[in-house]
Amino acid sequence: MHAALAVSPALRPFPAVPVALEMLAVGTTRALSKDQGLFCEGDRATHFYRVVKGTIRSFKVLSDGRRQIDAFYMPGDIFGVEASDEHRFSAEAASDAAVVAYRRRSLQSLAEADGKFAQEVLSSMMLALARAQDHMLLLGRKSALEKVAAFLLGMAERIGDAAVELPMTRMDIADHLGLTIETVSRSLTQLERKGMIEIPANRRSVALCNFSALRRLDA
Amino acid sequence: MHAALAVSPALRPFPAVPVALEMLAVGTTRALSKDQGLFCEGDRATHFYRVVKGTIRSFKVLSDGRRQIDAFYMPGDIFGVEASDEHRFSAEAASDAAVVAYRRRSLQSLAEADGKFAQEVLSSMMLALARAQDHMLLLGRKSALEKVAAFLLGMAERIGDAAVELPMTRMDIADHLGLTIETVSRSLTQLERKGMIEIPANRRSVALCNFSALRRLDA
DNA sequence: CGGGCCGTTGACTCTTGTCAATCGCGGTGG
DNA sequence: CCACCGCGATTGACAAGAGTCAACGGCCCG
Repeated sequence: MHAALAVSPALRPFPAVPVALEMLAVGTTRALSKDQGLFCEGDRATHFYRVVKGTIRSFKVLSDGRRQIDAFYMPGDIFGVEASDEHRFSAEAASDAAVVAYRRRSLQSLAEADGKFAQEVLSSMMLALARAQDHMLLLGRKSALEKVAAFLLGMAERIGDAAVELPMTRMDIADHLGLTIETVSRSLTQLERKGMIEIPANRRSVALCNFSALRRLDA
Repeated sequence: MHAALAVSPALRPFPAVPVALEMLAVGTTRALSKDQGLFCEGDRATHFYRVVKGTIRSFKVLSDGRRQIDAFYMPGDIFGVEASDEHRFSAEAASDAAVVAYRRRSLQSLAEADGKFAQEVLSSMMLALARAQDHMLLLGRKSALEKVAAFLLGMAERIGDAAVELPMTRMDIADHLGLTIETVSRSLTQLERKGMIEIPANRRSVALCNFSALRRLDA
């Protein structure tokens, strides 16, 4: 599904930093072009990652090809931390992207290493869990329109702007929300007709016009 | 929604244990009758918990009452660990149950405390995340029949027996799988007609007869 | 023995999925 | 610079899976 990871020897720009911290905080940067795979479900988890640029999608697929995108990771987000030595989902670039790869630590050593970075890794796990719980509510109990409204609000919040550049395709959005591309498209059209959003001609960005109405839909 | 937590002074049976470990490992036991609440979404997270007996459901509700049960916790499981000082979901006893309550530690102190118990808490978070990711695939991409089959297989695996005593109602199952009670019931009937399961007269237990057929459905 | 609650079943509705056609942006090559 | 082309997105018509509403069944408990 993707080329084997060829990690070049890490540069060590801070030789004075204590070893434990250095091992954690220094990683190698890797550029990814759109749709390029980073790792697959079942791969040995030799590294975990932080997004530097672009968007990463993490997902699982059923034997017949149905796909569920767990999350989109954006600059600053940490992902790919595993308890076992195998990745439990696949990760690909949803757009041109760049990540920093950190050598995997055992949970044991992560817990023992103090320092800001270890804290950050733990926090990122808690954040992933919190988002997963919110997303289960969305997947299990919200209508198509509510799902799309919630997705747009979430993206706007993460980007910090009412004008959202969507870094992923309709197919990605559909597989994240548990819908089909047709239903995503129809829901967007419906929101636009109601005046809650505006979609420019290129169809790649969305401007949120009426936050309170969207929030009301988000239930 | 539930009475305030009245935690009695903890018994200290191991006065020789170092303080850091003792603080983590000693808790107070609390009995819960069926449907009794333990904490609500938004409550201050003063404690986290380990199930001793019975089953706990953790869930979120939308403003109009739609409910999504994230997970069922069973004996040995740890739940209610939060990054912030607020619980992000509610927890109630799905059956008569008992839990041990541990005083909340900050992520910081959890990371710094070494020892088996801190490891266990971290592992439980990773397990919750892994289960949440699997469950998102189920909620987003599986049919009703596949959902019920997966649920039964999961319960059988956790219990370690093909004869599963279901500690929760059809309503709980429905709210866990993103279905209605009617659809859960119809799916169970369908599985029974196909000879994959047997349901005794009391309707509270399920015997799995054909694991490979159920696994095939699980996709 | 009676009643309530949980679960099951049936008839019908409706949201969402499926299949198919068309649109139109954006890149390519003349 | 302009025409062509490919792919992602949109739209429409129809099908199907799951939800809704309602009635009934049968444990279980008083």
